[in-house]
Amino acid sequence: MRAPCCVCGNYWKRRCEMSETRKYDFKKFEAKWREYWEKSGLHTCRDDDPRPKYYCLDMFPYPSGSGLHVGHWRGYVLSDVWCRYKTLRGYNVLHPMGWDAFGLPAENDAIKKKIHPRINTQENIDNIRRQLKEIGAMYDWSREFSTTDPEYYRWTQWTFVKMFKMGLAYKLDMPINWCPSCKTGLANEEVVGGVCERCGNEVHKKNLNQWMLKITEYADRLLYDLEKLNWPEKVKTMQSNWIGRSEGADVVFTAVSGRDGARIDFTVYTTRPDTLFGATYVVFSPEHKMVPDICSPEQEADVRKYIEWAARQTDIDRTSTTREKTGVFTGAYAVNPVNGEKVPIWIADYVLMGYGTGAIMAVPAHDERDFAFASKFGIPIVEVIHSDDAIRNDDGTLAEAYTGSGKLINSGEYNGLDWAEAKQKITGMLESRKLGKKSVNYKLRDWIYSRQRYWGEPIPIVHCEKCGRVPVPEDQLPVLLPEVESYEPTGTGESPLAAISEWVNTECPECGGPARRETDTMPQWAGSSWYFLRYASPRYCEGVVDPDLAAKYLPVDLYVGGIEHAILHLLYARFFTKVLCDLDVIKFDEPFTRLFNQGMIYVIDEATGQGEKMSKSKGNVVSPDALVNQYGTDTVRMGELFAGPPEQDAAWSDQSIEGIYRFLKRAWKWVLDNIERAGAEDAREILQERHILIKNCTERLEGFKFNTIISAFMEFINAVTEPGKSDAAISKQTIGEFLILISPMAPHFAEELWRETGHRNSIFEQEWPEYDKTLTIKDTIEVVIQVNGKVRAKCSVSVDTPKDELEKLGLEQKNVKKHLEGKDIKKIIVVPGKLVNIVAK
RNA sequence: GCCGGAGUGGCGGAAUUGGUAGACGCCCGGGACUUAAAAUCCCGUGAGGGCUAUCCCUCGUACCGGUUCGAGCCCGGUCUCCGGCACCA
Repeated sequence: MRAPCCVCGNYWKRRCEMSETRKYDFKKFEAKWREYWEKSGLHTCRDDDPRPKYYCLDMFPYPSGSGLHVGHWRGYVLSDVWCRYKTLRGYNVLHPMGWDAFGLPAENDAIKKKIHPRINTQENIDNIRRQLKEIGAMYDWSREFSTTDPEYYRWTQWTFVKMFKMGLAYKLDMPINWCPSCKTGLANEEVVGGVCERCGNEVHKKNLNQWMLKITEYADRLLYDLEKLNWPEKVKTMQSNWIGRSEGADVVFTAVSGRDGARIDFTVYTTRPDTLFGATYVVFSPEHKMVPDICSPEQEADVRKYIEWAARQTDIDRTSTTREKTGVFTGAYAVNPVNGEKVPIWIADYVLMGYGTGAIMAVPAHDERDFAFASKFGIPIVEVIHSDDAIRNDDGTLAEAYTGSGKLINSGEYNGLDWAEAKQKITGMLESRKLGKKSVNYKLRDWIYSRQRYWGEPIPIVHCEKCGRVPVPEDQLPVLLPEVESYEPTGTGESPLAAISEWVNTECPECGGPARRETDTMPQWAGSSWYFLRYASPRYCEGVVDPDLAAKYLPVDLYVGGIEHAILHLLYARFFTKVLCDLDVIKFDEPFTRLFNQGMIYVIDEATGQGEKMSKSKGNVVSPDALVNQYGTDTVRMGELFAGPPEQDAAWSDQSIEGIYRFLKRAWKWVLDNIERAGAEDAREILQERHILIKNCTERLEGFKFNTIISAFMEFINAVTEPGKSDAAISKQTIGEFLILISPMAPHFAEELWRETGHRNSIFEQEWPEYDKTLTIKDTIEVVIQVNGKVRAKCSVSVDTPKDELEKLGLEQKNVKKHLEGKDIKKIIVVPGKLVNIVAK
């Protein structure tokens, strides 16, 4: 049987130059080196290491049942390349991994499989850990933990107790977002377009007694501290919009009750105090507490009907901007404080109870929503800001609301003022007359922290009839999540924990009397809001984090993860960090100095040609397992990097992987072909290629241009194997440095060849090579000769050819002369080392 | 509607930030090796054109215009796609 050599492709009868043992057989060494790195402690970050630290963190996964696909690999490969590079640059790199294992996804998966969440979660963790190890990433597994570990959630609970004591955690009856499918309340951030972020079902309002965290108290700090972060602008903008700070004024109006004529003051919030004279009606939110008190007997039935109807609306209906406005008149009037005018009070669901004061002054001339409402219900529209830019009907009335700048009209003593000035003046006047004041509002709401589910951290509070809400003493934490028979959600608004009477009934820590435990659990985001701190001292028993080690490792230097956490997780983590900073647990108030969002990997649907997200239900998931088996980890790693700019989405391509695999085989052969003959010196052109490679590789790594790094290596191998250069003298240093440079991307490949070429210790204990800039410049370069900006000739010249010589050379070119015929030379522009442009007319 | 981002060959994408557009890879075509295929290696590959075809010309970075000796890159306008927010007063 004749068979071709796998490496060189020649038949054995032709005396293959490479033996069977020298082919690129990744299966022989990839697993071996992974085991070696782990066992020799190469990935373990030691606290006594004197090198400067570098903390690189991946957003830790929640252990889903479906495991990792090639899309998940992307971020992990990227961060690992960076960590290995930083290691070679002389840093003590902290690169930990753990599990975000509490919460809805883990629990829903467990319920579906009918396996207890604790057991199911553990199985999923084991599977994902195995998959993660296949990536060959240098995780320090000695620091691994799960948010479900009692020793971990002890401190999640401790933080809650501290927040309770600071007044940041409070309980409130309020209508909240309720997911009927997940059978739990949700935070505002978890409702996307009116549906549950997790399961996609429509969310309803439900009145529940909820634990809340006062994140709004930190709104300004969360907003202004964004400035100091090296984060993608997009994420900063998203957070800033979510916080939604606006400046305006609170204005006190007086309501005249339609029932008994009683005068009751109320406050509206407006960002446009300059339009106060244009307020032609007032709107209360249907949930506003004053509505029953002011409603006239004639309108009472209509009002009640409307309130009931509004309560039944889902968030989707209610927040739809395209829906026609609805509302009813209350029969009451309000007195405008600036001109004493009486305007009708309506209720309408376009005014939200949760923002501002739940009541507005409506200025239809200068607000689109008010304009639509007033037009529908025939309410007068009074223009108070004049501008020629306003869009008008033929009769001069406004055709739509005018929201731009202008001068005041119909505004008494303020007529003629510019709107910006009027804002100041009118606010000042209101303040001096105690009818209003400057005011700031946020779209950000307090964080609904209660979940009516089993699989979460129990909220460490005890309800005592005598003492009220009492936090569990810090030395009695953690409050362990009890074992239960039935962990399915009840749907009643109470968590399954409420059914366990021996757990619920306890003693009051203060008076010792009978008391009941809080049965709500914390949301999924609780554990992930501070886990990055824990990695600095994962086994620390005295607190959240050992202060010395916190000072050593924190904050996180680079945080890598998907854009999907732009608001939720990143905002919560920043909030927790600021609270813990205020508690003096840590000395910094921003957790992640630099953030990198890797793009998604999608697949092209063969039928439609469209890119689609990988998902189990579509059956289009590309599993790395088969690819690793066929091509090896290093090929898949480089394939992930080569797919495109790391911050952009990219289509997965098996064919592209083939190209990488070919490259690694060529590079493998090049190293083995040359190592025997390699000496102490390089030929000039080889030395040049080496320095160009170091320069390109270093610059592109620093710039996170991972896709073009792979190109740099391909160009290098193409150059050194081209006919003229393949026999040129080459040094052992060039081969060694090539391996060091490629090691962050292809660690197994590099380590194997490093040892194969006679080195004793690991390649990851080496130093990153430096380049000499002068050696990256080639001796002869091609200079372009242009006539009027068009390329007419190319000349190969020495790199230091002076200007005038280049000019002369350019004019001598045959093709240049042809194009200059009959023309006068006006100007000649010479860019040394680049081009000559002859301007002629 | 508002706020971002992006439009470059058959495809993924390069381009030192104003200086040779299409690096590198994929696909495809041709060749070498082979009885043959696979693998491997070599050559070609933006479109169109030219009678002195290893040479040369025209067009070409979504579209229209501008600045400049020179524009994928800067400026003004238009279109398309993608993401986020969306009755927040």
